[in-house]
Amino acid sequence: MATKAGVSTATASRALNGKSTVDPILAARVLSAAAELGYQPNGPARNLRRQETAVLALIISDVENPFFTSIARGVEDVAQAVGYSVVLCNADENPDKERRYIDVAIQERVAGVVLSPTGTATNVDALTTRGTPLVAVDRHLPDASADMVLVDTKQAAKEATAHLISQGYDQVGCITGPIGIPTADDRLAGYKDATRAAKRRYSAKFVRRTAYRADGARDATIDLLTQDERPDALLVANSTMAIGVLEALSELDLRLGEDVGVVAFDDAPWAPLVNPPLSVVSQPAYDIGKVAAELLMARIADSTRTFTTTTLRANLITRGSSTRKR
Amino acid sequence: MATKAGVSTATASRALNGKSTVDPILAARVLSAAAELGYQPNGPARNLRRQETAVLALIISDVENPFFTSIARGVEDVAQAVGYSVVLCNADENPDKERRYIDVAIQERVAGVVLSPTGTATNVDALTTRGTPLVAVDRHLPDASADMVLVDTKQAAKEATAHLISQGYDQVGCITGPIGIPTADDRLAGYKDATRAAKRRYSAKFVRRTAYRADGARDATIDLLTQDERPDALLVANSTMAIGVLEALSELDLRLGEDVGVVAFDDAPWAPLVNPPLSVVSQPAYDIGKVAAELLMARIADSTRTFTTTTLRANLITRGSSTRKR
DNA sequence: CTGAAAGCGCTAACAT
DNA sequence: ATGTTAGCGCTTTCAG
Repeated sequence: MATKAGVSTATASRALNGKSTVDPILAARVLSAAAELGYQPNGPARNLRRQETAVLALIISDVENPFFTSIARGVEDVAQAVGYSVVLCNADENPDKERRYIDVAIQERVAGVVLSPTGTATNVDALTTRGTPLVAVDRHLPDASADMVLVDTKQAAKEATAHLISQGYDQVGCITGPIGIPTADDRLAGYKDATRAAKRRYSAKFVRRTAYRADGARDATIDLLTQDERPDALLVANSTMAIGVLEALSELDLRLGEDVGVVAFDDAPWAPLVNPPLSVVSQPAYDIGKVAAELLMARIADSTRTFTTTTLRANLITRGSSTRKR
Repeated sequence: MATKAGVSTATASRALNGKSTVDPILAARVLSAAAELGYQPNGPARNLRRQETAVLALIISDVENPFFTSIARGVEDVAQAVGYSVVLCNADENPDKERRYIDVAIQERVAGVVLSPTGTATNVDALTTRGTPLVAVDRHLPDASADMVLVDTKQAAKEATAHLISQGYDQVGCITGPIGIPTADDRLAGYKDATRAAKRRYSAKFVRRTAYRADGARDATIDLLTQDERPDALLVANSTMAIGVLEALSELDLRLGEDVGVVAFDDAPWAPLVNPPLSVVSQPAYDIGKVAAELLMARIADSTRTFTTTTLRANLITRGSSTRKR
């Protein structure tokens, strides 16, 4: 291609990269030759030479969860704006896959990674020892040598629970994720706080922990609601689980809102459509992604920044599922 | 690292890649040295040298649509099984972004790409001229020098429409995607076929075309149902649109199933939860991804294969939203 | 402003 | 079986 334009590879490279130190005439010749040949730079070669890439890895714990895909959009929008590409990797709530994708990210020498950790088993040492810029989202990292973007999910759980109690439900229960996943633990803690603050009885009988999946939540709900002493309201830790909870209610012939009040985390697009509409704790997913990407870009530019933790607020949206008609 | 193990880089390389021609003792020494130093191979260098990568690009037109994320899982599962990584790129129904990601895929010299084209503007010449293995999913490519995995969506639309008619709805309408997107066109065509086959009147008055988004579908539905002559049933082209349609129905105080029968494409997880449950055309999304990845792997192994088109069947699932109670 | 040449980290001939 | 060496395609000194 350089030969076609009659210049050296060095000049061609400079022209292609828009360096100002090139004769405009030569530059034009290079550009047209490149276009004509459908030239596409060899990324691996460039990255090898430059020792850096303009791609970000975004490793999320579940592609099928709208909460995480909204984060993805936030990350993408800011990355695109500054000329970075982002590749999504789906860890699928599976520490092994997560591990593998972290390795891939390192091996491909990505410029930085945004990670929503699958849980306690997450090990980011490989990233930190190499100094790969990292931002954790949604779930905090235990050892914490990274920027983090979180949501005040414990507080939100507390408010949601208090709301249910104030609506006249006598015994609120809680369906949350596995032990060790910070969001699952925090939401339970908030639930517990609110229960005690309202002088209601807290008992493990009213909580169920299961994988962040619809089927698990369905079984847990059936189990919870078929015991002798059963709750008449439920705090549900995410929208995937909410699907299972609603299925269970329908199977048990229990009326949503009336027989069992429900508030679920995450304002899924379908939440207003069920009958009655589902009350939710809306998390600022897009903003989480946006802030995370900004933090990452800042750290790529300056690796000596101190680590920050940004905590965003969630927002309780009350709809029909958490009110009893009188 | 090679020096630490006291061997040449060549031997180290061989050991790391599990070549059999290495003294087991040396190999062990290399491996332990690598582990100790936290050695991670340099991907760009390896890829440059090998002139190939073990990563697949999956460019989908909308990460927030469960249909596409299911495809993603299908692709991932088979890729992982044979040691490939897959990076997801979100074209966001935007031809420019799609274009950019195709360029990225080429520049990074990925082993192959699975693409769900955003529409007619899609140009895969860059891929085909370079001989990058490509499989198109969901929407066929006009010029067709690629394997394709499609769904017989026209036939499915026809069956769904016929079902609505057989349930006693007098005038079925159709909400579909933009002109030029094959799935949108095909679903309309199937609707038209069924309407005519049943000797019902077909009129453009009963169809609305809009972006594959909830808000567009909502507006279109309100528009459609507030005109003088209004349909009493709707075929909806995907689940994102279905959300908008259900919103509109609720705003207009029209009862789902009773006042307006609805069948929508894609069996979203929430479809059974609305009241009455939503009848859907279930597409085998996971299998689409699975077959696409298999095809891609086959083509990577043998680039001389002839191009094939696989058409999978969709499945009508009737629930309450398409039946009138008597 | 341009060209020649070195070298990024790795793997595959080739030689031993 | 192991080491030596060349070279993948690019960018970037360093000379001119």
